[in-house]
Amino acid sequence: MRIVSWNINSVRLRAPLVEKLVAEISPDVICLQETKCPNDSFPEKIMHKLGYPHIAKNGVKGYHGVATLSRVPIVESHIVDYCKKGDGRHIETIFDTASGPLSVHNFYVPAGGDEPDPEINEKFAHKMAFLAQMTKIFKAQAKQKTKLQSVILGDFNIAPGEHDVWSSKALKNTVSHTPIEIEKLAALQATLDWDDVARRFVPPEEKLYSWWSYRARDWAASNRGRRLDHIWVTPKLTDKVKDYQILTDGRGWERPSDHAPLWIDLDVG
DNA sequence: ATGGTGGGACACCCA
Repeated sequence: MRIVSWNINSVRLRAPLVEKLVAEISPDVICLQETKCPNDSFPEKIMHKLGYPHIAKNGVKGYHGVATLSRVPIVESHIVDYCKKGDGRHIETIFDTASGPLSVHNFYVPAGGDEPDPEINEKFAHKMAFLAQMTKIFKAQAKQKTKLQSVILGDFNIAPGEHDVWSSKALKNTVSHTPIEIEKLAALQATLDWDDVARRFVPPEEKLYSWWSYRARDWAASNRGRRLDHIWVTPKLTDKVKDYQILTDGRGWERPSDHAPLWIDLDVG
């Protein structure tokens, strides 16, 4: 099962790029973030035509919004309204596999504004509270962690490692790479011993990015990226992950998102 | 130290 995570930055504007994604890597499940689209105007027919008859979505007008598209049936879907703001930042889909149920949590974590201080910046406070609630919810599943087949993925808006950013020194006080965010992300990761798939396929000392700002003359030449997007799996799935890749080419498509799609191949029968 | 470029909705928010 090939599972993609992609912050598409408007699903209506970039529906043609989903077609390109499908042509290039043919995913079974596509998890989108920043759909910026209410549920009733989601381009369902286009996605059906591309081979994704099963769609679970949590969209609101204008901002954020997530959706999960699938070739195979979605057995259940659940939404948690994190921080009770009515945002579209989470949707869980559950699939039947030969080795049991598989849960895929699709997240769009708040970006957090510019100032990394929750006292003066409401957006940063929201980001901290959102991460705390995620941690609480997954901690509650810790007793079953050896049995769970779960994937958590999406735009976490945090690049934790030294080589997940172009310059750890330059960005140490920049939201997405501050010590407090890195600490909160580590606490979330510890809840179920989530495995950061990327760093088993790409050595930690190698630079790895999933996002490049629009505000560069030439994103590829300057290459000042950050790894804000993640795919983590529970320990039971670790050995079933057969491949991982960031489709960097996607950042260079016509009228691109500022995030590249990334994917895993999961051998779940 | 600053400002650069893109979304969506409707004059400015968000990334």
